[in-house]
Amino acid sequence: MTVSRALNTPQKVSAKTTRRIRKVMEELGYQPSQVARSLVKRRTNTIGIVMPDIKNTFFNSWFRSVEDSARQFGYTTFLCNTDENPDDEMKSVRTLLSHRVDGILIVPHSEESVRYLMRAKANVVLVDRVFDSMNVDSVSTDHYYGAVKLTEHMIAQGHKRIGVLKGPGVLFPDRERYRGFGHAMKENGIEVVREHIRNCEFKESLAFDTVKEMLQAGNRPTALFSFNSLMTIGAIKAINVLGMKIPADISLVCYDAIPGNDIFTPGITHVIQPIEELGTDATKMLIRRIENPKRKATEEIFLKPKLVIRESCRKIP
Amino acid sequence: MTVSRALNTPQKVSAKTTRRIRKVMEELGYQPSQVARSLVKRRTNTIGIVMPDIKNTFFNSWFRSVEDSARQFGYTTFLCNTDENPDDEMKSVRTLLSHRVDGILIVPHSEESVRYLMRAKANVVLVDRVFDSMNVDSVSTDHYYGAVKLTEHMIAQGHKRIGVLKGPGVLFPDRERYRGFGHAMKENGIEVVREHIRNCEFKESLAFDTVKEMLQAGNRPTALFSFNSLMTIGAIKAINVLGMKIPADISLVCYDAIPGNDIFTPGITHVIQPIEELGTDATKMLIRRIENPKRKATEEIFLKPKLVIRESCRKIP
DNA sequence: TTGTACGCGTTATCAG
DNA sequence: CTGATAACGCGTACAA
Repeated sequence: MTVSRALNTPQKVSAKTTRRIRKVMEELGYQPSQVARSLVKRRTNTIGIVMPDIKNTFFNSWFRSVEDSARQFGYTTFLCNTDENPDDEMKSVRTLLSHRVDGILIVPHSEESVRYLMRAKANVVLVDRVFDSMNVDSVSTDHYYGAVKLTEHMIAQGHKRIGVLKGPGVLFPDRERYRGFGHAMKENGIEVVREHIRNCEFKESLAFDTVKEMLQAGNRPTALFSFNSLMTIGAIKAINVLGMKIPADISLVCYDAIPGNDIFTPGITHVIQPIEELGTDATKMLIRRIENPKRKATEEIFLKPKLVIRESCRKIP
Repeated sequence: MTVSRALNTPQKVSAKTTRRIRKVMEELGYQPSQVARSLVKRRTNTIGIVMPDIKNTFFNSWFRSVEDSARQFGYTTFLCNTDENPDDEMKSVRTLLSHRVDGILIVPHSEESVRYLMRAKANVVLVDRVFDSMNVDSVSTDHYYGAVKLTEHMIAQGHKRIGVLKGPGVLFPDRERYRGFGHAMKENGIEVVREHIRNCEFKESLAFDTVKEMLQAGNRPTALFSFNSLMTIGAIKAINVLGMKIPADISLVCYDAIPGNDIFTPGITHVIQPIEELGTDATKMLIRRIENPKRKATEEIFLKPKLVIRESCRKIP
């Protein structure tokens, strides 16, 4: 019909007709079907977001900035939570692809789903995590740098026995942070105590148990470095349970802000990532890719995190 | 083709053919197009979620439970943030409808968008907020009850001068909570001091200013009742700035848990809503409606919130 | 400036 | 059990 033109290229339709059409549209409550339009245009104006958990402060802030900028460009977002579960991640990717999203923003856990996406020639941008030897667009932050900064701060405050609450070492951020920690320690000639390096799987409960045990053992650390906010919460609970005080009895620093960060006392010294940018950059990157699918060259963006010094890491004489 | 049958009704196709088809599917990386399927079936297997802000602890928990159960039923979710902005809300609703979502779960701010949805004969479930005299399915919690409980607790602790941080009184939960507060006060023969009832628009910054001022004035309240977590944070910050202590100098209770609720000291006495249920019930309700569109009767579910007593409201001699 | 025919990738409906 | 044909609601190309 002429209707289609009136909506998409109004300049090619007489003003009178356009008005008439608009009016009837109102009366009928007519809205063009994106699904029919998608079928012929081979574009759905949707993007899929695949991430671990929207309840996590870090990810919900990130998603928010993605949604905002996506909407600006006329895209609506599908959201899928994976809980770091490879199966769920794979399923989400499949579903999204079957819905013919124009592109996918993924905070991946498994290489498999990413490879699948690439084979499917989907438009993809990896976020927060990258895999070596894969040719994909990605946006992440410099975890190595952040960890170095945090470690250097603890060292500058006089800490030598530092406990680390890390993950299993399979994901990029985890590995990079640990590498950063190790580097800073080595640079300062401080030996790392094996028993003070603990894999808590990024889980609150494990961090709780671990910290409780570590702080009751002999030769206990004077400071703790937690790799994410969930483990930080576990650590804080353990410290509370033991009746210890931060930073008088034990110092604590961590990667990312904890929930309620701005009202919690003492203020926790931490590294903060530029979450907004992580969202807008990733979205723009994806949309550029969508609008330019044949481009071969890929881009990797690394944003710098920032050290926020507060009161949770005391100076040791 | 036979392909369609092989996927949808395998029993009507010979096992051999099905196997052959599956094999070729693998090789080609073929996935049926949901958009083409949607066009003919008039079902997209998607639902739209419209809510204020995914960064809000309450809403992201809620959304998570929605997404989980929706996925169980084979639905993928579109997520739209409105920031309580009627225009954005309207736009989101329009977009969602143009994408032909099978139904919409909305935490509405404006009646207009809801009316629009009803005129469009969309499948809708209202969440957290209801409008009088509208015939729609809805799930919310008993805000009146929660506020009564909280107020009664303060009164039982001996408080008479109670400051209230409320919203402008346009939304259902806001009005109900205030009504509950008023009821409990009246029942106990306590007079409400006008200057202690403040509209902070549910905003942290306004609550901060308000509390700072209120606590410096004469005849100041001995306890504060905040209507949501954002205002609670503002209140806590103000209390900190004034160098006061909770609950020694001022008692504080609030609706909903604050972020970091489980590590914040002192523990804040609050009312908690059954968020998971709010999500699963709403989703089930919507899906039932989708699968049974001609049903006329609507249902309104009201879930009971729970009072969680902690240490933030002290006993007055 | 407006109308017509065709195709997008499925499913539904008949035939075979 | 399998194949052919017509929709679904829109955009595109071309004709009027």
